[in-house]
Amino acid sequence: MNLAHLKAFLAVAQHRSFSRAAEKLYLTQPAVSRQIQALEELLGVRLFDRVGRSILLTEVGNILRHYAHMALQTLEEGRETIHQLRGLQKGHLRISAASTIGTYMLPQPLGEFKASSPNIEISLAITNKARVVQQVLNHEVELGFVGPPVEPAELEREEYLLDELVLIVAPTHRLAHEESVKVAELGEEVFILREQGSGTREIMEEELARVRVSLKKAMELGSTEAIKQAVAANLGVSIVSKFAITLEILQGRLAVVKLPELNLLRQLFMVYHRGRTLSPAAQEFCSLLRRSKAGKPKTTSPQDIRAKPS
Amino acid sequence: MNLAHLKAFLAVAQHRSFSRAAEKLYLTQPAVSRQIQALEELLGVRLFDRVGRSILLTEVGNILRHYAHMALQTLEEGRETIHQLRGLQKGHLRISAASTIGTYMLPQPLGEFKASSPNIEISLAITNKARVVQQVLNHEVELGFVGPPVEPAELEREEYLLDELVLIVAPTHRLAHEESVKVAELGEEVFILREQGSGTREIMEEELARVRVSLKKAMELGSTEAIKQAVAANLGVSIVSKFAITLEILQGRLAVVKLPELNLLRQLFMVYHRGRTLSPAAQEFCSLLRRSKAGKPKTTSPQDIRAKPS
DNA sequence: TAAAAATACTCCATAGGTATTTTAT
DNA sequence: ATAAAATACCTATGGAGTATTTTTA
Repeated sequence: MNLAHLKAFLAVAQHRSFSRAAEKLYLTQPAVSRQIQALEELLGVRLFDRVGRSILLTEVGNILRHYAHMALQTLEEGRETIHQLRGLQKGHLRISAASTIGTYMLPQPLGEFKASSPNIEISLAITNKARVVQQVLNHEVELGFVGPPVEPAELEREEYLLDELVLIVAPTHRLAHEESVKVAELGEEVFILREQGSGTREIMEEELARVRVSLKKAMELGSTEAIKQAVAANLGVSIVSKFAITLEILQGRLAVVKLPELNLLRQLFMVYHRGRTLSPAAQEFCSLLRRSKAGKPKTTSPQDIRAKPS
Repeated sequence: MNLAHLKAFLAVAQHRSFSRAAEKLYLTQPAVSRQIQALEELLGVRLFDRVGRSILLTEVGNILRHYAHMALQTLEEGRETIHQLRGLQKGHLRISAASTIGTYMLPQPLGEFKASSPNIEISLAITNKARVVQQVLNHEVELGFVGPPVEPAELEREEYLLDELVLIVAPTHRLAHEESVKVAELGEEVFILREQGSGTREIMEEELARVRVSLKKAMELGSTEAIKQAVAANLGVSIVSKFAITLEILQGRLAVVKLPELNLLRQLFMVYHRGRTLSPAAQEFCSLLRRSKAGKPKTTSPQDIRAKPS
């Protein structure tokens, strides 16, 4: 049995005429006749009674009509859905990002994406890097956004944004009006850290360790927002992404101080499963990110950037 | 797009392997590869990611899978239903009969039919001949059962039973013990008639008119059952089908008297729309009737029988 | 190196077209 | 006599097979 058989059958049933069915199908009448004959032979039953000039469905024909119509309609819906997916009139963009990226960098491009493709559903999971990687490998999400290092070989990486971590202090802090300070000058400052597993914390610890600064006085908070609050209240200082504090700088609620001795640049990546085809929605979102990246070229020489794969 | 495409697609999706899908489909691996390629080209999207050795559905593939599965399942159900109709495991026998036939003759063969094909639904409409003919012409029913005359040329007739009308009287009636009587002897009997339009009444009137007996004393009742009650109560006499009174004769509640001057034989017919294919259930019921007819051959010479087509 | 998918090439069956016959109104 | 379906015959395309190459684990 064939879709051609069924289409011919339905056309004849609808028009009660082989000739008119043939016209509608852009076929000749003998072609339709043979399709019906073949189908009747295949099923072992008469489907139409050719009583005189009129063509009437038999009992069995009537029943087949119902099923054939359902099946063809289902396929038509399927084609239509695929067409809509391709045209971004439908779909679901599932992405996952590490905390800082998801919280401070993705909302804007996601907003642009939603504006240009309003019928695409968006899910953004904000979690830690390990879980992002896991979700991408599981196909729970199509795209992941993480900082270095990016380990699994199954992941394709693509450079996304260049992030810079900066020291933040309260506006009333003694260092608030310094352009930059030496690490030694930090002295006995209380350092406010993110939780274990945070990419920001890892870099902060590595760099401070490299220049032999130990974090004796430290406290740990579970989110960048909480850290900002604590620093603003002068409970200590911290190192966070500059993307996390644009608003607070404008408002004068926090002050930024450079630490020239430390390498606090990090390349952020978009990752996806190597070899897997992205959905049209995910492809479109990637393109959007690439276009916006093209507008903001790097300003720093590559050797300074933390971007090593592992 | 083709059912072959879809079957190949589903098999690959299920087995995550072109080779194994090919085995299940009794095809070679290149054949399956090309079916999938063709489908991908047709829809303009990737359906599978061939990532290393593993075959994974893409987003779009996943969606197509859903629709393809639904469609093929619908068709499979259709085939199964048709198969069941052919095998009499399913179906609906719709028949319509004139009063006497439907009430006294069909119940037994219908019972036999139900016993041998218990899953076939049965509808028997008991109505007047005009409506039976109309229902057959409208395809509201497939088979009709009527007495002569059978008029419309679109109807195919097939002889069913030979009926005989007999004079019935109460057991206490003065004629109750006569073998046969002359019409003249009926004298001033009250004749109980069926309603206008009844085939039994038509024949009765015609024959009495032929031998110049006028029905001055008459009463009309709407059903044969009512007539039997009235005759048993000696309110009058009537002429009814011998099939209608088998039980009452056995019980001695009614007596039969022959009227040799009258031709009260009538051929009853099964009718169906000429040229139309009967459903498997209707075909089977016809066969059953023919087999039972073969057991009861005619006992009267043909020329005596009322069977003229119009 | 071995297993699986893709590619190349050949062949045949199927389905379509044109021409014609049959059928029914 | 006419219109529609069936039949006959021819052709071409598509899909299947075999053989082979490519790819990846």
